[in-house]
Amino acid sequence: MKNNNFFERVYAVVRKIPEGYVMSYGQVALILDMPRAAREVGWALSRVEDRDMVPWWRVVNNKGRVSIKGQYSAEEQRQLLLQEGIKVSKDFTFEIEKYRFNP
DNA sequence: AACATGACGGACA
DNA sequence: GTGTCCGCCATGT
Repeated sequence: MKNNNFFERVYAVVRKIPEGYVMSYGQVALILDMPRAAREVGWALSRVEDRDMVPWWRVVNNKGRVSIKGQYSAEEQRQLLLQEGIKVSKDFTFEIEKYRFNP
């Protein structure tokens, strides 16, 4: 299956995350049969063009923390998660095990 | 081809 | 819980 880009596969998985839940980059990578490619998932999400088509904000690191670098985007993600009922602290951390989506 | 980068994860102190 | 290190792997230069 090499027709689809790595991006497309990542987006396909991310789009399945229901509102109010999150997945770690590692989880997404695992579903793509690339258990060690978590970093690439983050890389792919950072290049999402249709930001309204892919719920990129529902993907966080495995520690339960918003790991976007840019302060602006990080705060944006925090707000989006808050809107879905996920209580993200001001330091961008939250109880991931309480919201983790397990397919 | 080689080297650097990155929205990471896991192991360890 | 926090910080540092090292391993992964697609891309970009």
